[in-house]
Amino acid sequence: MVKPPDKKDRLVQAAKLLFYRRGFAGTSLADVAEAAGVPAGNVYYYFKTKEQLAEAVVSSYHANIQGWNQAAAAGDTPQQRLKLWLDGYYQMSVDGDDWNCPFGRLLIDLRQQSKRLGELAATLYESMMEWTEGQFSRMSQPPEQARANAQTLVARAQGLGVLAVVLQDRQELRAHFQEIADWVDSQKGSQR
Amino acid sequence: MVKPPDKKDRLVQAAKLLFYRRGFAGTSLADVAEAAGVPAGNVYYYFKTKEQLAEAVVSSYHANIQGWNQAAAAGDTPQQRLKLWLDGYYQMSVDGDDWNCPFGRLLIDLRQQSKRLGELAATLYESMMEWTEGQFSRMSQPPEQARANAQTLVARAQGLGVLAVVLQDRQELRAHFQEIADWVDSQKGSQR
DNA sequence: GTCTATACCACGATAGAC
DNA sequence: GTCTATCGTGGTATAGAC
Repeated sequence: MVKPPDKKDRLVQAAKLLFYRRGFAGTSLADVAEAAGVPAGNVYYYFKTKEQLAEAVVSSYHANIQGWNQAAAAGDTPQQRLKLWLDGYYQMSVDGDDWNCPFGRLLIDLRQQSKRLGELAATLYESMMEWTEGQFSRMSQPPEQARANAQTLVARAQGLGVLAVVLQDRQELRAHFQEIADWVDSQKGSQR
Repeated sequence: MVKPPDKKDRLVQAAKLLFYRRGFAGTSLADVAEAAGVPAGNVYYYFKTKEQLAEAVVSSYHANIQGWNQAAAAGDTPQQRLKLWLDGYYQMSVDGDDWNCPFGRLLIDLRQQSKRLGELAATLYESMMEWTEGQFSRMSQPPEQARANAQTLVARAQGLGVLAVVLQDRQELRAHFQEIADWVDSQKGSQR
């Protein structure tokens, strides 16, 4: 535990990419092992089941979201921070050459696998909404309004993530994210 | 062809439900056959491959969308029609007891299966956007604006479809759809 | 046209040598 | 700790009897 052999981490990163591309059911452990440069049967030394590997992938995404929130926290006002957050979401949506929808895919895939795993994937959305809700609260919005706006923001960003797959056009997508940014700017509230 | 034995149709409907619930990769043809009340090996008489079954499922969804558009066409104004369309989307999002995201899941699943199948699934979104764009055009919006608004509308509805899975709360979801309806009402344009 | 039996392969998971 | 060999299951798809 003091010094992870980093093979475990390589497996998680490989699984993350393959689950993203081919889905949970569509990814074999042999594929994951090969992509990670680890012998096939060896996966089971680090993860007792495929589900445990999926849990590690969700944890890894949680770390991404946390780092992403921290980066957006650099903004001077809640509006600025939310727009930085949106930039991060846009970047993720157009990242790589294969367009896809990481959180949505994981949520829908893992939900079907087991109740427990599905709820775990849902916490990714909850984590995003918690942080964005905090920003709306800092605009002196009452709790219910801040919560509703956080849901709206995350849902709109998520919707664009799927639209990105259909359009596969960075320019059009950028304009749609700008539309959300304008909505954020239109939100009333005192500074910081 | 004159009189389909309806077994083929039963297979399509069963596949539609199972692909929705368990995804394409997570659904076996044996499961589909059983759900349709058809002997396992018999699937191949009607569909040469699993991919061809998926094509039939997409076609079936196209028929749904078309019927859905026609129902929404009963509205007197473009705004009314778009709000009826949104009602249809809401109904689909809360239909059944298992929350899920039919179009998104199908798109992401089939995209990974083959380029051809992925493009076919994308036509479902194009079909929705074509009809909604027509409504915005009838509000005397210029083509680019109508197109952008149609994309916004479909993306926001899609985002709520995913939010529905996370929240699993009809009331909150209804409020979010109302928010989009208000946006539709705020759209400028002459009547019909 | 309909159904049974089965070929063939890939998957998740395990046992045990090193 | 690491890797190989393999088990058992369940998948797609086919052959061929009725």
